[in-house]
Amino acid sequence: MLPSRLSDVLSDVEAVLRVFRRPASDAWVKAKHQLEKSLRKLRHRCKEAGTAAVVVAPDDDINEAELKAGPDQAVQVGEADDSASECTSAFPNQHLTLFRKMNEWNFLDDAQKLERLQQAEVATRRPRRSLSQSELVDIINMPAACLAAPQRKAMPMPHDADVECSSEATLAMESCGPNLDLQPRVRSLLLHALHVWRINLFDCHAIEHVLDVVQGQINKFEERAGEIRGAAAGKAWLKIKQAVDELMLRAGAPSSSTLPGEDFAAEAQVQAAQPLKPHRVKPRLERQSGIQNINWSVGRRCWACQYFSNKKGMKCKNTIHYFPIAKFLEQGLGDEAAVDAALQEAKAYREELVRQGKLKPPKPKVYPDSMVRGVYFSQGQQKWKVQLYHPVRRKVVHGGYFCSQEKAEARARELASEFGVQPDIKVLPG
DNA sequence: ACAAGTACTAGGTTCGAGCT
DNA sequence: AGCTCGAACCTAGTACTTGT
Repeated sequence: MLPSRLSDVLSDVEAVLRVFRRPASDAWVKAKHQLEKSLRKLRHRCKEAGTAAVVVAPDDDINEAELKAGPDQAVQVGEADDSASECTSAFPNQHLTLFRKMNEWNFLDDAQKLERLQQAEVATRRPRRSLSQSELVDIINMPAACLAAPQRKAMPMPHDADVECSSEATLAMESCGPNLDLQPRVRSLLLHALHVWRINLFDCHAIEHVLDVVQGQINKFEERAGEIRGAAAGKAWLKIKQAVDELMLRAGAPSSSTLPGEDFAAEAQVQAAQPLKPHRVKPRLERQSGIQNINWSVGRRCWACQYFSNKKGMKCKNTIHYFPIAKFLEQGLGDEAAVDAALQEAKAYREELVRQGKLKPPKPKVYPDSMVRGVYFSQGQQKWKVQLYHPVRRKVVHGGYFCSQEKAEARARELASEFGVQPDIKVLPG
């Protein structure tokens, strides 16, 4: 879709292959052959895409569009192509579809872009069970196609400096254009759609092309500028990275299982044979308040403060109060700002409950705590204890005692990896 | 009709107690 | 010391009710 840039890249690759003389090992030879194969496929795909594309733009327009959509996307799609095509024969045209979406997006005006985004947002808010895999693939392709690559955080600019948007500009791409709110919404939409994908347990191979592209953007940023959390909108990018990594892990998992581990396949078979409900690996939410009793409600797009009145002799009563972000969005706040504002409301409500004695204040920690799931400090033993819930066996597995917190955390991560769950961080009581 | 609120449930997480 | 168990708590999903 980007002929001038693509031809540059292709000739670079060819030049590298030509000067490739003495392979150091079999691995090098293999890598070379794979690269040549990728190149052939890429050329072929470009021809195919060129004839299939609905919109053909003059070079100038393409260059401008390329700048808007993120300069590296087309290349990354190409890079992703080969690896994906090996294992995703069931989804042969996914890259082509993404190309088309990118192309379409680049020639929309702001109003049309906004309209498309809104349509996709509405679609992802439907009850998740009513969304089919193919519908969600279509939705995910959209933000993936228009997602601008991560940029470095804005730095204070000298007053007399000419403010200009360049590829290495210190300003985030989205803040240059007139549509200030577009990229945050794109990121939010992508994140939400990936979350729905994950909880619906859809086949990750169907979106592997998108995962490749997004991961490529993140990796490129991290190689160039350090951790993604340091990028503009770093929080959002970090969440996207975590979501992509998890889905990639699933896509790479053997057979149809989502959980790696040496004995998992056998256990999964046993599980499948049992009349159990399909197991849901409880994922970390796309947002976390960090405060007990306050959690994010994905479907409702709001914070929920939920508490239990558990008096003796009385039936346990669960009360939930919601703090939707919708009203803050109506006030003109951006997505993230609206989420923060709603969270402040929820916090205030929780404090009121504490005053009324309905909720206890957050427990102060009197002993050391680890941020890694499954790592606890055993007061009795005065050691770090590792125990993690096994999602297949459905019971807690003991991982041993350790004198050092680091060793315990390493063991917890190892166990988590064996179980196929993310060794992600605990929620800090606020 | 739709959104927001309530009630309830299943099951995951944490952590202390107690057994071997 | 290592391990298992179980209580308490928490999270997330869903069905139903109520309000606009």
